[in-house]
Amino acid sequence: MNFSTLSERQQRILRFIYEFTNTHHYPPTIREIGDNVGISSTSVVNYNLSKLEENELIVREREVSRGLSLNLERLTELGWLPELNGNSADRRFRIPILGKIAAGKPIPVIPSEPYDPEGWIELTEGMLNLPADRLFALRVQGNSMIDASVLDGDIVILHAQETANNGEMVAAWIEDDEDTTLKYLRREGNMVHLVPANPNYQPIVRPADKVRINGRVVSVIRVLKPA
Amino acid sequence: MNFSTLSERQQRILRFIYEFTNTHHYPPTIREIGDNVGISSTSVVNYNLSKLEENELIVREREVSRGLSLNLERLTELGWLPELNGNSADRRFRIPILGKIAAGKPIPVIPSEPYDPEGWIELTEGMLNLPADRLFALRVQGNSMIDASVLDGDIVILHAQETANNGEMVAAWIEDDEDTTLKYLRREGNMVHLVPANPNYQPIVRPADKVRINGRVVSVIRVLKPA
DNA sequence: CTTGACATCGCACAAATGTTCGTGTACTAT
DNA sequence: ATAGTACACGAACATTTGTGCGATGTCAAG
Repeated sequence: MNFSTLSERQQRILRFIYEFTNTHHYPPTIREIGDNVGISSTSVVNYNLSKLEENELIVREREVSRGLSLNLERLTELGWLPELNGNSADRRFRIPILGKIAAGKPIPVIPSEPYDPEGWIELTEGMLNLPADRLFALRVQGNSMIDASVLDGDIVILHAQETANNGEMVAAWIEDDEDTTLKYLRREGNMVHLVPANPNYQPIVRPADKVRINGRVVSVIRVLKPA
Repeated sequence: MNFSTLSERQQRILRFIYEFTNTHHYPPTIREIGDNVGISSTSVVNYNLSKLEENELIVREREVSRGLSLNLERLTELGWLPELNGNSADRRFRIPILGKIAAGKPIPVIPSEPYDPEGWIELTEGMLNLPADRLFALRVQGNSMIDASVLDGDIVILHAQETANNGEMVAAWIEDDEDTTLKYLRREGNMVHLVPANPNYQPIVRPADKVRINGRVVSVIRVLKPA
C-alpha cells in the first residue's frame, strides 16, 4: 500500500479527519467530511471511508455516530504525519499571564521564568510589533479603568519598560503602598500622577522616585461568557 | 470551584469520559455515559453534564452527537490529571480577521477557506474553549457598542452560530439593510431587537426572519498605540 | 459494442442520539 | 407548614447521522 494508491479525495478526507479531530476533540460525521472535502453524497464519503479502512488507515465502528479515528500508528509509519505538522511557521509568540493587577499584588519584574502563570495567550508578531520577550500579561481586577474600556476580568498585555509617555496606560509600582496598579500616567514636574479612568477613584500623586513603572499596556483582551 | 463540590456521580462521569475517550478515540454519548455510571435517564446525565460544563471541566457542543470533551487544561490545573502527557496546553489555534463590521459590509459565512484575511490572532485553546474552526474575527468600526467597552478599532472574535441567547453580543445580518452590525441581541415575540450599547443610537427592530445571526462575540481584543 | 469493475450521486429510511417537559423526592431556609 | 432549590426519573420528541439502494458516468478489457 502506498499513498499514491489513494485518490485525491481520500487523501483530503484523511487530512480533514486529522484537522477536525484536532480542533474539536471528536471525529467528524460522514456529512461533515463530505461538506469539507467537496462530496455531496453521504454514500460516496462512506464508500471512500471503507476504502481507507481497507488500507487500515482509519478505524471505523459500525453504526456509531462519529465512530471513526485515524490509525495514527500506521500513518506515522508511512511517513504521512510529519508532513502535516510542518505548517505555517509564521512567527508567533506566547505571552504569559502572570497574575492579577489592581488588587495589590507585586508582580515579578520581567518574567522570562515560568511563574506558574494561570495561562497564556498567543499572538502573531505583526499584531503588536513589539519584541515578544518583553511582553507579559495580567488579569485586571476592579473597575478603576472602566472609562478606558478596561473591565474587571480583562487581560492586559504589557510591554515591560521603565518609562512611558504622558497619557499612556501603565502598570506602576507604588513604593509606599507596596502596591501595583493600572493607571494612566501623567508627569507634572517632579510628581507622577497615576490617574484612573473612573471618576469615582482619585488619582494617586507621588514623587517620581517613589513610583516605578513596570510596563505599558499595549493590548487589552476580554473573553465573554455566554449569557 | 473544588472537586469536593462535585457529586459522586459527576466525578464518575468525568472519569468515564476520560477512559472512554482514551479507548475509543471518540467521546461517549449521553446514553453511554448513563449506562456506565448508573444513570437510567438521559436527562439526568444531561443535567450533570451541564453542571460540569458550568464548572468548565468539560466543553460541550450543542446538538452534536458525542459533542463533548474534557477540558484537560483545567483539569490539570486542578490537579485532577496528575499524569498527563505533558502538553495538552500546547494546542493553539489561529483565528482569521476577516474584515470590518458595523460599517455595512457583508461577511463571509464560515471562513474555513483562506479569505485573504488582513491578519490573524492566535490563542491558546483553554482561553475560549470553543472549536477553532468556528471562530473568526472582525475589526469594529464605529462607536455603537462603546458602553459595552467595545471601541472603534477593537477586534472582536466571534463564534459562528445561527442562534444566540438574549443579551449576548452578536454580529447580525439585516436583510433589508443589506448590512451587518454588532449589537446586543434581544428577542421579543416574533421580533428581534438589535440594541446598541450607546444611548446615541437607536435599537434596530425587525421581524425574526429578516435578521440572520452570523456569530456570537466571545472575545474582544484591543491594541493600543503608544501615546 | 458490450461487459464489468470502479467511483459517484441523490435520496429515503432507520437507528442513534441530544433536548425538553412534567413529575417526584429530599433537604434547607423562612 | 411553605417555599425554594438541587437532583433525579422517564417518556415523548426532534435532530443528527449511519446505512442501503437504484441510477449514472467512466474506462479498460474482452
